[in-house]
Amino acid sequence: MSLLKETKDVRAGHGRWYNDACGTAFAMELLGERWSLLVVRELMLGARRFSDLRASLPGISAKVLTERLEALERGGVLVRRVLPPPGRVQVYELTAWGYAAEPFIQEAGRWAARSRAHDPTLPLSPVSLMLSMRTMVDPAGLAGIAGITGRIGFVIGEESAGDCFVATPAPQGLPIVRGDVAGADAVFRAPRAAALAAGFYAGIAWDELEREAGVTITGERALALRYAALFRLPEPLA
Amino acid sequence: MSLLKETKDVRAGHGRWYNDACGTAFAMELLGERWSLLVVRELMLGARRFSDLRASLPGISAKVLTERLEALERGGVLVRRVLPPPGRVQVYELTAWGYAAEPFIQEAGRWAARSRAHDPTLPLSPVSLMLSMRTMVDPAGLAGIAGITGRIGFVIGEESAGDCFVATPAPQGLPIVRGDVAGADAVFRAPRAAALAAGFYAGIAWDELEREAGVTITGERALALRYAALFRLPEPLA
DNA sequence: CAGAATCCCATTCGATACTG
DNA sequence: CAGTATCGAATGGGATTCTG
Repeated sequence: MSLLKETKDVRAGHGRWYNDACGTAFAMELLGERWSLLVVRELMLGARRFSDLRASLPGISAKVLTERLEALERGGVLVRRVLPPPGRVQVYELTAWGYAAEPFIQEAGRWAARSRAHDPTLPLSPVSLMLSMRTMVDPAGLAGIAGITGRIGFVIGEESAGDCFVATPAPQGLPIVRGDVAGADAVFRAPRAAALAAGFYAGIAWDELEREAGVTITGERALALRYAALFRLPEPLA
Repeated sequence: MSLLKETKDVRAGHGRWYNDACGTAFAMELLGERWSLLVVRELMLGARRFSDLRASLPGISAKVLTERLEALERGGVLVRRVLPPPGRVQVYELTAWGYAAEPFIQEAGRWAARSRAHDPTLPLSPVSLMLSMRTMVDPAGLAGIAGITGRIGFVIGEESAGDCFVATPAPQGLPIVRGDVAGADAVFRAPRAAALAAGFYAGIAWDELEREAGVTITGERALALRYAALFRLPEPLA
């Protein structure tokens, strides 16, 4: 009985639930509500504050964000945490199970990228761009870089604003973490994520982006360009 | 301009859209609406009729099913088709791109299965059960059966009602198709899919299910039991 | 800044009844 | 069988206000 109650509480996020043992149904109960999966996506590269999330999800209202965070916390996908002093600010952070949703998010992106209706020119959040690299990196290309490891930095928007990441391509995978780009061997900078997406995925020449979209590439330029060539969009499917 | 209009039409399924180039957002626009992904799931093993879908999705109303089918058709996920005579009935069938959503559905299930809140005792549609096999089959186990191929049949509910499938395990994968079980080497039969799920995933002994849940196993029993041992639920994650 | 609380309208849901 | 039509109830989400 207590188990049943527990289950009902977890699923009470949006009142209605499918009565279905299928995992797909359960996942959609937790993540299928409007905005929910995008909130999880924004947390996928580390804890964020309420206002960070709001800024990364243009169009979401404070009320809806509050509701989604509550439902995801009840569902065990994320936890609220107060950063140790100094700081003391409250952040939201995925649980281990929440982080395990990355393959699900990746398959969503991989599937959508094969549609002709998908419009890649829309705005893009910094986290979206970084996650898309993990999804779209060519494994064969990664395997081929054995021995030429380098740390690639990314700064999107104002450097002080905090959207800085470091990617460390390796044959085994492509770890990406938030962090200082000071130690990186090459750094991409852009005012908006979409400018970098144009170079990685739309095939726009990097020197054109540097002239017209505010992109800058510093450090080992050859390494940066080799990195940028690792990504490939899948073929569209009728 | 015509391309822009096209895009807007496709996305008009439920009026609101994220303004986000991220594929995850686009996928959720098309599949994230309540019931949508479950409709796609039910079509994943072949075309179905309106009333089949309604019967497989307890709780969905005719209105909502109609709306979802319209939106999915506009989105290019499925098409309506009229079967050639005799028959002449109308069915819904996934497009090639719709079928490509299977990995997405699988990752949803794989993720949900790692939650402690997931309740596997709820009812299950026949298609859900068959798809779960493709998701949960142990690749190492499949590789180990090289040379012992056999065709495994499944009949769920009344044989005449049509929920019959044949699985052909092979080292390369586990194809599952709707079809006559007459040529199968072993056949599982059960009044409801959940009875078989109890054997595959909850570890309930098959002879107990045969005595108490209406399950029958015909043909090569040893083959059937070897097949049933190929499946493993992932570890729950905190 | 990080939400909680209210208000309020548009949308959506599900049930039922109806139809070619 | 394959939907359409209608309707009341529930929900959703934007805007605004308030608080510590």
